[in-house]
Amino acid sequence: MPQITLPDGSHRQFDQAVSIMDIAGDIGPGLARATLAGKVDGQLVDATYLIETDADVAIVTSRDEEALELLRHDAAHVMAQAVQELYPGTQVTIGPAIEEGFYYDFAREEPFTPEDLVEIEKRMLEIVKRDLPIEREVLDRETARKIFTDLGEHYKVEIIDQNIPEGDEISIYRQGDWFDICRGPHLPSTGKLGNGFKVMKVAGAYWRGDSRNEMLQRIYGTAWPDRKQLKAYLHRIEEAEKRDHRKLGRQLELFLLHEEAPGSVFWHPKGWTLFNLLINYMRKRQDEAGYVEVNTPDVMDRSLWETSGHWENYREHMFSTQTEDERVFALKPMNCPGSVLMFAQGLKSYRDLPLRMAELGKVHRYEPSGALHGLLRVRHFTQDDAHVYCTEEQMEQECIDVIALVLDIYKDFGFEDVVIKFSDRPQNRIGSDEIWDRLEGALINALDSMNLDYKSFPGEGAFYGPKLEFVLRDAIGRDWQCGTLQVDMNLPERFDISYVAEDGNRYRPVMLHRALFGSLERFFGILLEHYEGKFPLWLAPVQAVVMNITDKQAPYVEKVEKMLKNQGIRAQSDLRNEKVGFKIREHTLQRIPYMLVVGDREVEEESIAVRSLGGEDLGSMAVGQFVQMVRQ
RNA sequence: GCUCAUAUAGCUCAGUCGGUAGAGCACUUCCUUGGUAAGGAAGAGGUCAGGCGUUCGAAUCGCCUUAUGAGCACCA
Repeated sequence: MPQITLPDGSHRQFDQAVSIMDIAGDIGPGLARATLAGKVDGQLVDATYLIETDADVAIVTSRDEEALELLRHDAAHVMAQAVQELYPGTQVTIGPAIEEGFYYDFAREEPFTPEDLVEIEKRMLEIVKRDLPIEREVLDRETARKIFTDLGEHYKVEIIDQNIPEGDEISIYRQGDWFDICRGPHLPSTGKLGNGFKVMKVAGAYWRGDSRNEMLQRIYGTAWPDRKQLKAYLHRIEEAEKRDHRKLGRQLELFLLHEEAPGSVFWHPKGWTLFNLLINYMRKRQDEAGYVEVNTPDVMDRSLWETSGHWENYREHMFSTQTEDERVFALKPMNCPGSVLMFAQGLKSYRDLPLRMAELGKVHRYEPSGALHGLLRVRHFTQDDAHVYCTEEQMEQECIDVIALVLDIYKDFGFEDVVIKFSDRPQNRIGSDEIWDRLEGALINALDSMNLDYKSFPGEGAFYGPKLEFVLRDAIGRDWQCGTLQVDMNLPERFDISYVAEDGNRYRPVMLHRALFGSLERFFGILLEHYEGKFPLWLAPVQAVVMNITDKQAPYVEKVEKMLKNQGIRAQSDLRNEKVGFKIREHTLQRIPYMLVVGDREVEEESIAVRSLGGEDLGSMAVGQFVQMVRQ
């Protein structure tokens, strides 16, 4: 005789086992119609789920967060059914709900074409219209194996054999003639999916996410509770694409990407101005934080990379070069070995520690061609790198300082919530487990003492040490690692560096690798999308454009431009034979923060008429007054 | 690197059935001297990514290479 407790604390007594749907019906027929699933003691279940003992129950309707995930999972099933109806012989594999949608991976010889996707979507709508009840069935392992073997669904058989632990029940969900192995839960019927979905694109994906396996065809879709929300989502994507840094980079004449140098950046004057502003900013912050700056060679002998372990562990990503005399050099993929050589020169005392050595080094990595992506993934990039040499006792505090610094710096650019990832020892690594224990502990302790949340990524650390990564998100929701902090006792050992302690003995220092922007190229790209090209005044490559109305004012405009430049303002003049409206439009599209218009009146009054990028008329003012305003 | 797609003027893009290349913007020149998001006219601009093939004939069809895009794998 189950007693049901609802979320508002009220109780309902039933004299026999009841389903979620029964309970909803008991509360009201409207609710019953809206019921999609339920939650029993916090566990998401089907609407038909039978409750036999006392439980806390919540009815899930389309208003609940959880419903969206069910909806998307259903959409994946409906899509798989559509595909198998349209293209017999296609095998199904897995099809989960994901952020903003769903996908399903199929095994089929022939590739799906864009036209196929249209057909699939049509068939899905038809299946929704059929409003097939979605029913759960439990099978024993042998029956399940036989059914899927007979159907020729070899991937499903593999899932039964390898993914479902012996003893677990195997459930299938049936909608009409079609069914799939699935843990569930699902919506009551295909009709509940509605029409707020869209088949988006097809792409390859490896079976089990392993590049050694065969490639399947993954069809992505998006699904929402209704048509309106679908449209809103599609609109959001369109808007995000307008912010694409590759597009803005061309429009705003910031940089050039060229076929002759894949994965490499040509910086136009405006882009390079901004790039250098970022460097200036970083130099100032580092100087205040007690860093010194050095510079190391780009090309170094192979033996150095053998000592560091890169030759063995990182070779496939390295550009190497052979000279006439057959000596092999490598372009540095990282700055650390060069830094260690500098530390190793001369005797270091404990008094020198912590030694924070920064370097704006350009590193070269042969990235897989398919990974290249605008400024966000390139083969040659500038790191705001630093290596902190310290004692083991100092290590944790240094980590804390770095984390505090990086988060503070991101705030200056408006990045308030930053995801921190923690990656520990990878398979391919150097150094003993005992050392790795201490290094991983230091990072975790630093985070804990700062009360910072982080996500763990087991086995994803660098080959020489565990790392923290600071992740920012781009315009269309892709995450990009920017800053990083790695602790390392291995390179110091490989290069046998030491310092002299108070007791006169030599000890090995710990080394921290850290980058705050990470890659300046990537950070640039993310900023470009983040600000949609409307950089804050202090970063804008051109801060003000002075423009004349007729040729008569040209000499005065040039004078104003000169005055502004003398005051350290990045100003340009536009003396072209165009109407002022045309010039305003053009410089607005170029995201110039201030447009300064000069006509006869301004020449007369020795002033400028100031217009902001937002279209606001700030009135006429003297040049000095404008400079004052800009400086605030 | 893998799968699929794409590559035409500086940019954004048309180009039908295989018959020898087009628009808008930008650019140059001229006219216009106009007060806050596009004034007008004329002109120039192309090895249709590169290569090989099919064909009387290829931007168009096929194959290869390169680059780019989406995703996967890899990674700052």
